[in-house]
Amino acid sequence: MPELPEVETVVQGLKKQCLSQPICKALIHLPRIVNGTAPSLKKALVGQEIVTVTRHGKYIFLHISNDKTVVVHLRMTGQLFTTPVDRAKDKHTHVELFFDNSDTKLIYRDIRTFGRFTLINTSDKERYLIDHKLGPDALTMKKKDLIEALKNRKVSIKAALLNQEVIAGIGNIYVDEILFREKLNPLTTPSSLSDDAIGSILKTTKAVLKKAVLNKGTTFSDYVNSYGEKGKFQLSLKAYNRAGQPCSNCKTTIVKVKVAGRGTYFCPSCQKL
DNA sequence: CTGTTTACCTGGGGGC
DNA sequence: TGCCCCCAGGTAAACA
Repeated sequence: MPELPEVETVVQGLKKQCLSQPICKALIHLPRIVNGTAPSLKKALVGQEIVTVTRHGKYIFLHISNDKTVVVHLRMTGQLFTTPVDRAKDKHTHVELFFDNSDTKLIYRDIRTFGRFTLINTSDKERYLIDHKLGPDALTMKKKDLIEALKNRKVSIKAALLNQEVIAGIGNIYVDEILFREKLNPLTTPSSLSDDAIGSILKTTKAVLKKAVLNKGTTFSDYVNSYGEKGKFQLSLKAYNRAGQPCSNCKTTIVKVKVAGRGTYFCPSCQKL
């Protein structure tokens, strides 16, 4: 589900909803979504509060008031949102956080249960980024760093942009949107691109991701923000999930193929190899 | 070392 | 209605 714009939308919402509220109870209904042990995570949370929430790529960092940080990754179908405290949980709700004096609780829902919670020491955050091979965040990456990261890559441009070590935050929806707007075939070899072409890719990447953030992300089935609301950027997609529909530039039919093991949508006329 | 495939899960949709 | 197969916003482990 969630790529950078969806994760950023969740983070912005959580900062408005959940900061500086003492956590009085934590329920972890599905312990296997926790890296480490559920009891140690629960112990770290209860009696503390969320001091701030940050993001790098698709990773969410809940900084807790005891110098601990809970790293949350939503993977495909994870949802982090608030709901009334008295609303009964359904079978896909795996974590519930209750706050003092609040009529809402923060819950984690995940149909496919790929998402993970990890407890780290806040001082180990940089180490965590390195260990998980996360490159610069897509919204702040510098042109020269993308040029360097793409140098000597033998994979397709699509695979390279999906590689979180190259650039963090792009996923399967937005990579297709970026390549469509750049008129680049997904199979293009990165080494064939000029420095200016790479600069253009980065500029388009930031523009697409920022516009998606303003639209509160893209919802196809499961994604909701921290208020439980769907995104709207699916209305602005030009390539992803548009197989059989006319290209917005040339009216050629958008096709779907498989690149880098992922469903890939592109215009065979505008995005020639 | 780099690149590719598979495994992890549940559910929705299409074909029959 | 039901069964079977394929597909899905991601990543890490296993494999070549």
